[in-house]
Amino acid sequence: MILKIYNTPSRRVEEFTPIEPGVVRMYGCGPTVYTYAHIGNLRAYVCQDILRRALGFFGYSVTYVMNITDVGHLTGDVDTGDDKMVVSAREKKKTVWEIAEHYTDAFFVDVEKLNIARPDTVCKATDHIPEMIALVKRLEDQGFTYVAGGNVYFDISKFPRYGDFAGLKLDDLKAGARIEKDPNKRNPLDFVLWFTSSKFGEQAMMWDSPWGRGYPGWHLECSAMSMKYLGEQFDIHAGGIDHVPVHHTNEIAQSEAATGKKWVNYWFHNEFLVMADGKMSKSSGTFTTLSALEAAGYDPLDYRYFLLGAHYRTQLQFSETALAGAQAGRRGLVERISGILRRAEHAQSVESGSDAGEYFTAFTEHIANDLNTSRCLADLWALVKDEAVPPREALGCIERMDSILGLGLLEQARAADAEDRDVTLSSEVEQLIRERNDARRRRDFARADSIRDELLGRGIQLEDGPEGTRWKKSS
RNA sequence: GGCGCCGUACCCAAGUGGUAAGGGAGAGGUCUGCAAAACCUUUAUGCACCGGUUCGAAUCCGGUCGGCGCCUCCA
Repeated sequence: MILKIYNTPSRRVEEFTPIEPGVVRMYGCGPTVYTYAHIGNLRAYVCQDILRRALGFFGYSVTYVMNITDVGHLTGDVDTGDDKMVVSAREKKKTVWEIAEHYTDAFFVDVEKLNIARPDTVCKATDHIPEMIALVKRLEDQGFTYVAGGNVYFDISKFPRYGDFAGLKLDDLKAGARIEKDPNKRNPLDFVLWFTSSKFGEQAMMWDSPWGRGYPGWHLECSAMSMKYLGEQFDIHAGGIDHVPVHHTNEIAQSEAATGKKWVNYWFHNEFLVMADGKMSKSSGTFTTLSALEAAGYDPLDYRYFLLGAHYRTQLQFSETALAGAQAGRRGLVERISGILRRAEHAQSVESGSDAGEYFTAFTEHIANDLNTSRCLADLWALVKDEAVPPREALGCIERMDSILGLGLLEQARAADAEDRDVTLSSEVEQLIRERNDARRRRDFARADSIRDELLGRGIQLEDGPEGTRWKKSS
């Protein structure tokens, strides 16, 4: 089966074919580390993770590179805004470098909690200034740049394909409609490759360059670093949908102008997570973090499950009730898998019944169809609900499905069992359960209920079933 | 002003021509001393609205209304 993914420039779902057979080189736009990532940002990395896992599932050897934007850029809506990193550092009374490190670490804590497989290479913009300068030099040598007001600009008039990728109609764009025009630009869509004259006063991070002491334009890092680690042509470039008209358009212009070659074959863009009143925004300061979700009693994987319920190219409505629904759903799934685990232990050596094949085939078709994770989840549910499938076979199938979903299903299910077997707690709880069941036999329900209540107060929940009483930690 | 996306049950959401996946919540039931858990059943003759094409439309076309995103750093 061939994996098909939506490719932004063609606006179609296309069969995926890598440049080099069996090998995929993929780059993802990472976070800007001046504050914590919010759950909307995190959606992008979960989507990229699903893509990466799906590629692995289809047998490709994947090299995945992600950048960390640790050079400061504009804070906000107006040209007079300060540098984000500088403002953050001032507020926290730390250096910009400390700020970057702190939020980078925080980002990867979230990444880990969400079961996002860590990229093969994580590269920081500030570690690649020489590569960026070299790229600007290369563009300058070929006449794609001009210097004005101390800054080096990319001249889009020298790159006729500019905007094709995003379907931009250059004449219709109202550049400057929302921000003040930069009087140095020949064309409003020209963009800065290298700043020496900062629009804002204090700029903490500066480097020497052939054009003077300054710092790189934002788009530069992705071109320079992706080409360093993946070559001048590679397979997939991923990022948020907001990047299409500006960031990725500019990256393509400067990369393809420099090399004279097609840069990237497939562009993968995820839609936004939106709140009732619109998207979350880092710069507006009103956003929800993964930690906040945890503080509210959610497992980060509840959020991952929530994301998987929707297609990556549709806006997803976030709300507390929707997340609570995902939490209940994920727990139910883990619960059922625990049950399958128990049945597998007690199963006869010869297993018969229906097989998991049809579910697995459906799952494979759905993931191959532009990563339809919502359908995949439905296939998984159908499998775990079908008791005719021999438990061991079901478990094998669940494991393979979860290699893409990344919900840690088997681990969670086993952990739930392990909790049941927590020895220090266990002997005491088992004793109380025996007492309670004795009381129930004597029809001393007051005593039985008081034991149940006492255990519940200690976070132990009893479940009376046909095979006796089980217990688990309540959550 | 331009570009793009979307509007499916109480909530999240899949489905892009053949008669509405899945999860959550709710309801009823089985079980239970009672609960809880589990399990079973159930919940849109209809997919914002109005026209049109078609044997057939949530799906295609036109229009209306509503929401969101982008054009500014942004996932």
